[in-house]
Amino acid sequence: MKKASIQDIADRLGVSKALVSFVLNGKGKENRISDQMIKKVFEVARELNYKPNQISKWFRTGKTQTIGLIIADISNPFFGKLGREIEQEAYKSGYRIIFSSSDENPEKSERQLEMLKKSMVDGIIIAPPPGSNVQIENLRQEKIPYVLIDRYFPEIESNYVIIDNFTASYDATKYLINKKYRRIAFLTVNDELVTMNERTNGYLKAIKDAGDSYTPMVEKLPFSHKKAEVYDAIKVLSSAGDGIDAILFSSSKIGLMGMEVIAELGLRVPGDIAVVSFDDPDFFKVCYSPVTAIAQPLEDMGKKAVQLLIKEIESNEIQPKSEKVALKTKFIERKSSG
Amino acid sequence: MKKASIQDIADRLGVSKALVSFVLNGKGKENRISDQMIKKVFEVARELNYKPNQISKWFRTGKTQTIGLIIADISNPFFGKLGREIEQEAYKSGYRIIFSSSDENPEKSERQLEMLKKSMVDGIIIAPPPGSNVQIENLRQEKIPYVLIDRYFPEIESNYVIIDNFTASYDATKYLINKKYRRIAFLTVNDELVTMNERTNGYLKAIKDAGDSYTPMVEKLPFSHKKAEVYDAIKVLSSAGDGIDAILFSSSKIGLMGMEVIAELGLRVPGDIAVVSFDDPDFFKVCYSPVTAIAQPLEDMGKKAVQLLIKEIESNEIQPKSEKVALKTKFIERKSSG
DNA sequence: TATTTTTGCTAAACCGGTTAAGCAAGCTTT
DNA sequence: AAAGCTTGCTTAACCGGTTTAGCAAAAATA
Repeated sequence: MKKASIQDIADRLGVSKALVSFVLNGKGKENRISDQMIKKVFEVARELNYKPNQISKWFRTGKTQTIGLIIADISNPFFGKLGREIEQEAYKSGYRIIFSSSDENPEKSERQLEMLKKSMVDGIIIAPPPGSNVQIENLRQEKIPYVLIDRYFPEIESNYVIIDNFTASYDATKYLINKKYRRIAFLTVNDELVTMNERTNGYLKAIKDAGDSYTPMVEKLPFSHKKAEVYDAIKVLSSAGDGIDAILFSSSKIGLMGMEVIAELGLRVPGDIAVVSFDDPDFFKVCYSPVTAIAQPLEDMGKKAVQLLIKEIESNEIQPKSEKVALKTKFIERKSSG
Repeated sequence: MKKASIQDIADRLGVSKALVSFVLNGKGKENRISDQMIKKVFEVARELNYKPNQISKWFRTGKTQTIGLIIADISNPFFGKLGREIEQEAYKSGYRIIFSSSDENPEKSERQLEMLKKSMVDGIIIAPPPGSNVQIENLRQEKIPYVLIDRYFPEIESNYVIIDNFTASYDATKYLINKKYRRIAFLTVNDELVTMNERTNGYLKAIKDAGDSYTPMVEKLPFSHKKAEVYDAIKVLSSAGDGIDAILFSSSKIGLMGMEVIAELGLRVPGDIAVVSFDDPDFFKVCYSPVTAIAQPLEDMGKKAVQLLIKEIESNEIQPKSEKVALKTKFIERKSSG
């Protein structure tokens, strides 16, 4: 027994399928269908267990009520939480989420964007990996609704939702300075994303503002995210000159590896090295030394991104708006910087 | 300028759209289209920047090359990693993933199943929450291809991919016994899922096999996953009778909360309490006492689930098969059970 | 030369809805 | 009594592809 279509209902009642369509879309009244007929249509629809075929609806309207999401890696707690918020907010407005992980690789994100375009998503939320500028510029020119999240490209007019990275980084460094740490290092990844640059700049500014007795010490890791690289970086920092007494990690992924490495080196936290890290995954609380964190407002970020996107999808304006949202972070002091 | 359709190409060349469709689907030869014409069609297609409208293709074929995924929570590292593997494996076969999080709530999963059915996904991978038996039975009767993951219902013939929970739990308990721990507690959630029952049974059997000097101590938490409940449970266990010297946690979520609570109670691990936990999230390695873990083969689970599902989607058999896959876990010894 | 086969292409149905336009019958107005 | 309005419905185009059946002309065969 196949699925019932509108035609089946129409045949059963000896009416046209237009009538059935009107009734089932609640437009019976405005199309002057009689009350008895409306009742009968609903009866037969239930009887035949009628379920509308969404695809044909999409086909007609060109809309799929689906949003594509590209993030670095859904199994990374930062993106997992963000994805969760995005899913929830989208669901409220009747949108579904197709997700894919780019691993910060522009070739992957390009393939995934192609895939999403073919999938006829109504819009895209993307944390653009370094080197994906052209892809985003294309999105803009193709007038596909999109919102950037966590990063943006200053040269491309876009909707985006980020945090105020400069201030967050500046304040965290300032905090360590006030705590009387003197040799404060900053461990980050070597990429051309504004997000990370801003964090570096915030750190550098705070060190500079603190006076001549402070030396900026920045280590940029390759983007590969290997633990061995973190190991080497920390080794280099610890042994050079007067060594270090505090580290600011620019992401939870680096922070996690950093905490592992520090433990392996037999150093105590905060005794030998104080630690502050961007992001606040659950495990920072149960780390051997609970990690002081710069927590991002993931709920707000996710919600805002979805709201911006849906606004753009559902607006009929020719010129896409570009709203820029920068949210505040929350500083959570724990033992690691004690 | 709108998007070019097959008709536009046909018009430009003064041929029928059937011809264009044949050529673009690589069926030119078998439909005896001349070589020059094939060449011309491709030329014009490029010229007009033709992109096929997927929706109409779906509409015709009734397939969307999309898989629906329902797990408890994508921001939980266990499901995040699993989701990642599923995404990757599906992508290889040209399938997309729509995901949603049920929070172990059967009402939510029911709504999400409805949503996915309406979304015309070709099949569904689901970690069914407790109480969702009827929903799964419906899936079966509606002949929608699906694969259960992480749990299953013995009474419903289904494809599923799980781990050998009984053995994993038995072996872990045995390990603690061999390590000379005497008062070994098992902390789990109160639900009717086989997965958790098997873990309990494995624990109980090991305790029983160990002889009369061992007492089974099982605490079942409500499913709400509140930290306060974990706190109470551990308090109760520690203060009753001779107290406890080891805990086996039945999931990483409980394990994480357990480690927090133990720290808050000022107990040392493994000095006061040894700990072993199911699952192996990244942070177990950097916990204040790195946690001995029962790691699940998430990569194999994800891959297998996708393979089973796609096999079922793409087979034309009337009677769906039900393949049952139980994978082995990997025991990773760390300091917490030293 | 008459018939069959091959070649190269077209026509049109089809998937399942949505929606603008229109029509006949009955009722109201002038 | 003619004209207009209302009611309750139908017709058919449309979205953009896929696919079956078939046709005319050219080539091959009897």
